[in-house]
Amino acid sequence: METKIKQKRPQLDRQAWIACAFEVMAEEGVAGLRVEVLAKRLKVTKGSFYWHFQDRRDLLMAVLGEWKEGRIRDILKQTRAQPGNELEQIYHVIDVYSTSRSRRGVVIELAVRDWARRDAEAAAIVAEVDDIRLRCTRDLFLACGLSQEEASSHSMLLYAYVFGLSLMLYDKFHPDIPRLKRDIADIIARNKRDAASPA
Amino acid sequence: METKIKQKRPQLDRQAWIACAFEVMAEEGVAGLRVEVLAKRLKVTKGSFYWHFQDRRDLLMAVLGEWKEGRIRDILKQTRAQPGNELEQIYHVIDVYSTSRSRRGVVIELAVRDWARRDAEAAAIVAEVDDIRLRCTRDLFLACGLSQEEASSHSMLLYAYVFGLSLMLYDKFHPDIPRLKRDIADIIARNKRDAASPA
DNA sequence: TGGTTTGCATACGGTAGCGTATGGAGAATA
DNA sequence: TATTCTCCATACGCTACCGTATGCAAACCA
Repeated sequence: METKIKQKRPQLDRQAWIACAFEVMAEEGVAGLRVEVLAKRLKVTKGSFYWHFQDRRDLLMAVLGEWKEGRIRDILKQTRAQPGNELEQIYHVIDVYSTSRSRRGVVIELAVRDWARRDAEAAAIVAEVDDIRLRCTRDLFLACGLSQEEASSHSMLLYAYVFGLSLMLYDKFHPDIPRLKRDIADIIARNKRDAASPA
Repeated sequence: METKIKQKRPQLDRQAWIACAFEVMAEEGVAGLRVEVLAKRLKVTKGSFYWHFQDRRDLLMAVLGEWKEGRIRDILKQTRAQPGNELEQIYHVIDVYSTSRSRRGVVIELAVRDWARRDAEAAAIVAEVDDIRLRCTRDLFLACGLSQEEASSHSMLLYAYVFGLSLMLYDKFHPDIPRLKRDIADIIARNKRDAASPA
């Protein structure tokens, strides 16, 4: 019988390290993603790290791959609309990606894009994700009756807006931010209509 | 008579270090802003650096101050319009800040904002700059006849768009990017009008 | 012309981080 | 029970930084 408490910590796998890496990246960016920092968080030494990963870059690439898959899954989910509900879905997408909701996801997004600015492989992944996202919402706009050109520009505007918003510090600018965001969503989403719903 | 070429390099001052810091920041971000890296670029040792600056943070704060002043000067310049020319000026602002033109400025902007995400002083400066910028273009929209609320939302959309654009990698998405950008500028700038100029 | 100041060089101690080498305990296997 | 395999600890060398302490030459000053 073992009265001695054997804190048998579950052994780590790559997945645990990757999950921890996302945490650190959200807080410190890719630059803060250090092997020994992760090890300390996971309460092991880097001996463990170099067992599961070839080197630091190996981890980074794994993080990148995971990010890509998650983002693609997410955009497909967020833009899947019942026929006829496309406009509603557009508003939903704008709302979901408009920062405040999942601060964590936004911060990781920014970290990855910052990374992509100086790393070719990261840039390739981001380009791929952007392309898919842009097509997804473009298709929604198309279903709403916009032309190819209109749908493309509205789609691009949508994404540039939500990402740009996450870069800005606008607290002082306007007393009623939710209202502001609704108005902007109307500008992006509406198809040449006048402001329809005053309610 | 001195036949010997005395490469009497001009002595450095804070300004030279700050200028170099902007260069490095554009390439590597704030994280890459290391004292000894700057020294190597300026072909001196860090002995010089610590003569002109208290420490690394002293330089960072100087960079921040310079950035703020430059950005404020720039936005005031770009949004100064002849009465009646406000709409034209709005298109001008969108065009100027739409990335491709001054890649360098955009990259520095992103670096500063990335920095602001983890540094309170940087965040305060960015918030200040954002506030001024938002007011500047809001005033242009107001002069175009929009209501307070409309002008605010259009102004916010304008900035979020241009910053967001600089985060995206959209090369594959559309065959005619200039056209795309023009269309988006129309969406942001136009005051409820139909697409006016088909030419 | 000697003294002072300016602007930088050199040298040092210290930390953080990468990657390697090797050892070792515990589980799995035979 | 002996062996092997897994997973991690420990210890090491190396580089890149930060900041400090002095040294030192040229410019300035008296």
